[in-house]
Amino acid sequence: MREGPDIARIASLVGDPARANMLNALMGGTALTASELALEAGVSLPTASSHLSKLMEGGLLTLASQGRHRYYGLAGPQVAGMIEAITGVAEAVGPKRVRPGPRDGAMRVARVCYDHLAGEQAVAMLDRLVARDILLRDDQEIRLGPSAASHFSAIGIDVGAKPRRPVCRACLDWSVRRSHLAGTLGAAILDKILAEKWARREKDSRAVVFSPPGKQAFERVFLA
Amino acid sequence: MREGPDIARIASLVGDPARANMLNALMGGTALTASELALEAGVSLPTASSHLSKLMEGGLLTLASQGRHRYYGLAGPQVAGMIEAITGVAEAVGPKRVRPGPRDGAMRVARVCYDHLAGEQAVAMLDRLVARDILLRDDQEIRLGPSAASHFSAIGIDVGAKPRRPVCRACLDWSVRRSHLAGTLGAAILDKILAEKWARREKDSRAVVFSPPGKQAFERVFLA
DNA sequence: CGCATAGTTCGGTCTCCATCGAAGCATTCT
DNA sequence: AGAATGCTTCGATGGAGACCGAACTATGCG
Repeated sequence: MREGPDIARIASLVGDPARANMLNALMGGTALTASELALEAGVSLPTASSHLSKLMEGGLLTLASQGRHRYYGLAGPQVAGMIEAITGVAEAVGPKRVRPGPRDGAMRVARVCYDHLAGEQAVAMLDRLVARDILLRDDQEIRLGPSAASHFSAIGIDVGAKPRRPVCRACLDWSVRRSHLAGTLGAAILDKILAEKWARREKDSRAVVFSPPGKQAFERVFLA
Repeated sequence: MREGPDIARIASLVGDPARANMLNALMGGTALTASELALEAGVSLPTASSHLSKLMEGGLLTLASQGRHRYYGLAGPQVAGMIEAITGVAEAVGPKRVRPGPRDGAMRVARVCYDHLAGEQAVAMLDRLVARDILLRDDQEIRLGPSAASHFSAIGIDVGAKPRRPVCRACLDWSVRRSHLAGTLGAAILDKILAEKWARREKDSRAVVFSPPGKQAFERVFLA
């Protein structure tokens, strides 16, 4: 019988299938309304609402009210990281699907992780940016290198304005088991990729699929 | 309604207080018997046994039978990492204890994480070993540097024999939010620390407390 | 062989909580 | 103001599972 942080409380919040589906959906990064989440989880609206208030009370979600809409989102990167960790274990011990579906492979290559890009592409990108000294890495902490400002502004990303939230952060990838780039810069890069239509988001999935020319453009800019 | 790895199943295993206590106890690294775990969790033996078989079925534990004793242990570093991640969130969102107890501080300084050392001391150690090029770090992957063999054999740790399991691994520390050293080398160093009596394990806790001379010795060897 | 210890299985009880329909509140549109 | 939409609260129901005592199995000891 020990005290310490109440891990059972947090885990049991994730431990209900309906709530797990909601959290999974929110891993897509965009905040969703209660009705969307109800649909996602396959439960009625009242049930979803009850789950959402529990998740709120547990501190796993944030709420942004806009008019008559109420948008729920993940509370932060730490929560996203925890879900990735659980996903990793579930993946490892779970029933090995004999033939991984095509979407499964797409998820490994590139997917949305909270608000930034994850998967093989994202890991390769961070490696390359560090190798070129555009970013300076010190364990979990990532700082901007001297050439970062000019490099990113050339492609329309402003790293000058320093928001409170760290610009860069390392985030552990559950499929590759190596870090990729999170933080506002990671988010900005994902925005860029989608805005330029280099890639599109798979419907109802976290997968991100690059078009052939989009992939070339991405590699030219980030993997050169 | 999505498919994917069944994260609710895994999370709900951790989500029961009795099972969470058991897992927490096993984070100490040593395998324990069913009766010890029952005591730890504060439940009767039959109840504990039922929980243990669920955890086994879920793939979170391994079992080693020795005579009439059956030792349960964590299934691997990935499971340990997941529990650390959940602990981190619970710590962050949980009710902030007004005055953190003394043991709480000790846990931050040094504690056992599965089979190796974690906490400020451990993070500092890895930083220093990398700075001295004794270990070479590449994201989550850590390799031995040229001087590693001689450095470690001088203090009685053999890094020559290459077991299947990686010698070194980075492991994210929930209190410091930076990596520390895991893998067989991390485990060997913890063994060394305890064998030399530089530190002792706090009873019924993961905390590791250094004696004043022990701390000096540790710093001389690893933080020089 | 009997006895003791370690552990699992069984059967039954009880509590918790996920679920939904119906009703209530709030915001926006007309 | 009135209607419509988005969401929460209430109340009732049902099912899952955590729990324990007792019986059962297995290993070790004298």
